[in-house]
This record gives sequence, C-alpha cells and structure tokens, in this order.
Amino acid sequence: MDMTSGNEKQVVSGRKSAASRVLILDAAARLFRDQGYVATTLRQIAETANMKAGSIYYHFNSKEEILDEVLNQGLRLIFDAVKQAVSDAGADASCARQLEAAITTHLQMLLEKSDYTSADIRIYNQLPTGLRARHRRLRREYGEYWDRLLQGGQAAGEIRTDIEIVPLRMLVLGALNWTLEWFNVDKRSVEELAQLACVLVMEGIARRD
Amino acid sequence: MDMTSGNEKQVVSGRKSAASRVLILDAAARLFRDQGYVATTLRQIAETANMKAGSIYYHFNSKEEILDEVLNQGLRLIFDAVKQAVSDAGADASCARQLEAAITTHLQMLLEKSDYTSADIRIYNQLPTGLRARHRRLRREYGEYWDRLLQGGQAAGEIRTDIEIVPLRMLVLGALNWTLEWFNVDKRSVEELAQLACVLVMEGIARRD
DNA sequence: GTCTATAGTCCGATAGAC
DNA sequence: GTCTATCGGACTATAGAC
Repeated sequence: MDMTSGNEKQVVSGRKSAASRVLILDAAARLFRDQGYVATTLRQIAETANMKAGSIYYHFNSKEEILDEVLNQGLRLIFDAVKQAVSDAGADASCARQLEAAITTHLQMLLEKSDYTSADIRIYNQLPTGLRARHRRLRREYGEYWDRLLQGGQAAGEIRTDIEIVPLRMLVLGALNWTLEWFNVDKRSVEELAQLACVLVMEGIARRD
Repeated sequence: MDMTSGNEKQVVSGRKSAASRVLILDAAARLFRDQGYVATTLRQIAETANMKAGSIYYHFNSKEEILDEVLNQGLRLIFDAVKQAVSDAGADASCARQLEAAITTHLQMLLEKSDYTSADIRIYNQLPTGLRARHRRLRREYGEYWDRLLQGGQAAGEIRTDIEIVPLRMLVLGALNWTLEWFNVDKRSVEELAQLACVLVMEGIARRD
C-alpha cells in the first residue's frame, strides 16, 4: 500500500505488472521448449516465475494466450535478427556472405540467444490448430525472406539454377532447426557449427579433384 | 462364445489378442505422431482401435508401455530398412550410391511407410526422461551406422576429409527428419525429394564454372 | 498484484460383470 | 477379451480475501 515514493501506481502504471508479465513469459518459453506445450503446467510456469498459479490470470486470460505471445515474440526475434545481420553484411555483399550471415544468426538465435525462438521452432508442430493458423502468415513471410536470399544468389550467378528454391530452403532450414535436438552449446561454439553448415550447403561433401 | 471352428482359444492362443494389440499400436503410433505423446489420451487410442479405454489394459500395463513399443518398432524398422537398402546397392557400390540408398530409404520410411518411425522421430524430444534413456542405445547405433557410411566414403576418396563426421551426419539427418514438418506426400514424390537431398548433400548449391 | 481455496473437467488406471 | 463404472489425482480456470 505504502510505496517508497508516492503515486507510482499512477505515474508508472504497470511497471510491476510488466515485470511479472515478462517473468511469466520467460518461464513459459523455457518450459515449453524443454517439455512441450501440453506437458507444461501453469503451476510449473508460476513456480519458475516465483508466484502461484492463480496469479498468472492477472496477466493473462489463459494458458493459450501465454503460448500465443511466446510464439509471436519467438519468430519475430529471429526474423528481425536475421534481416539485420544480412543487411549488416552490406548491400554489395556476395550472396554467399549474406547466406552465411543468415545461417549464423538463425543458429545463434535458436541455440543461444532466445528461448522464445527455440520454443517456437520446437513446439510449432504440436499446437492447437487454431493457434497454428494464426501464426502461419509470419512463418510464411520468414520462409519467403529466405527464398529471396536464394533467388538473389541465382540471379547473381552464384547459386545453381537447377534446384527448386522452396524444398531447398526447407531442407536447409530443417538441418538448422534440427540442431535443437542434438547440439550442445557448452561443448562447441555455434559459430563453428554455422561454418560447417555453410560449407555443407554451398559446396557439398563430395571430394573434388 | 460359439466360434466357427472349435477350440481356437487353445490352438491359436493369442490370435485375437495379437490382432487387437496391433490395432492399439497402430492407432497409438499415428496419434502420437500427429498430436504428441502427452496430448494423446488412452480414450483416443481406444476409439481409433474400436474399443473402450479400459480394454487397453488387457494388452498393456500402461500408456508408457505402448509408447515404449512404438518407439522400439519405429527405430528398428527404419534401421533395418536402411541397412537392407544399402546392402542391396551392392558391396561394390560407390559411396555416393550407398548414401543415395540410405537417404531415399530414410525418407521413405519417415514419410510413407511407417507411422511408428515418424512417431519415434517426431516425439523423441518430449519423452519422459527414463524412457529416453532406455532408447538411447539403439539411436546411437543408428547414428554410428551413418557415420560408418560417411567414413567409408572418405576412405574411398569420394568424400572430403576436412569435415567432421558427427556434426555432418546430424545436419544431414536433421534436414531429412525435418521433412516431417513440411513435406506433403500427396503433392510431390518422396523419390524426387530424396534426389534433391542427395544433390544438396553431395554437390552443394554453389554454381561452378 | 498476489494469495488461498476450490469448482469443474478430464486423465490414467483398476475392479468386476459378462 | 471387452465391457461399464468409478477411483484418485492433476489440470485449467475462477472467486474472493488481503
């Protein structure tokens, strides 16, 4: 009731509320990623966020609303980061350099930077149908962004034109996304992994004379 | 009570039991793959298998025991099929031919042939910890089989030796496993997809002069 | 804002009839 | 072998005190 300085409730309305909201989302993202959506309970989320399950409903109307927010932030974070990294590579960068920036940043977000992103990638397939439909557009846009990267490489003569773009993009992103299932960031550096992925994608594994 | 021919209960003991058991496993595999383990209920499995939930316990002691069986069969099926396909390619086949056989068969099992295999691949990451540990050995053996394929290619001079085998194998299998999330068998042939994957892995996408 | 307490639902699993 | 009926527990969500 009595705060250290007066009238905060009015002036900075929602400060404490916003902080708790973030704690809940952080906890949910990590638990969703590690256990899946259905297997994660509101009691677990609350415990991780240092509160009781009932308190969550002051900030969110349902478990699904938490999930919705985690998914939205997760994809937006990786999308923005990848776009930024590619643009940082410079407009005159070679397609190979742009692709390297995209691959490295995608892996960094997935494996190191964002629990929201890894949660999104890992649990998307087990979502309630309605929710999946709601997130389809942003995912499609992210896919199309990668397609344009690859098409730019074809136009510049850096990438072979006898491979269909969409299945190619899905195979490449699949290889990256699946690292969630096995890569251990404590044992190897993500940058090293990204380099390997770039070599594999660009050059393949066949020995050339 | 009265059967078309007598004493079947004694002579072919377990025939009906075995049939129901398979129905339950088939239903469980498909539901686990589509919805995940936790989200799938015994009532759904029973309904799909045309029985009531309580009846399942005549054939299995727990939901986890069903999962255990699905996982075991799923990995064994793909492992055996891939080994057979590689060996059918002939002992004197080039490494590229062997790898093509392995990639094609892995994708066929995953996408067309076996709900058990696709369930195994898709839900492994959301398993109860004890169960995951129990299946770790067989999975490791499957991975090591792929490693030997790739090492054979290096020894034969067909595959470059400046790429580490284990992360390479994980990236390749990741690209294949992730097809579960996007590939539609009604729109494209799996063999076509397999060819694309082979080209990507062996040659990469960089245009060469 | 967070708590306690609990309503209402659905789950995995068991018991016993047939 | 499969059924019906049900137990005990855990879940999401709500209500009301503080």
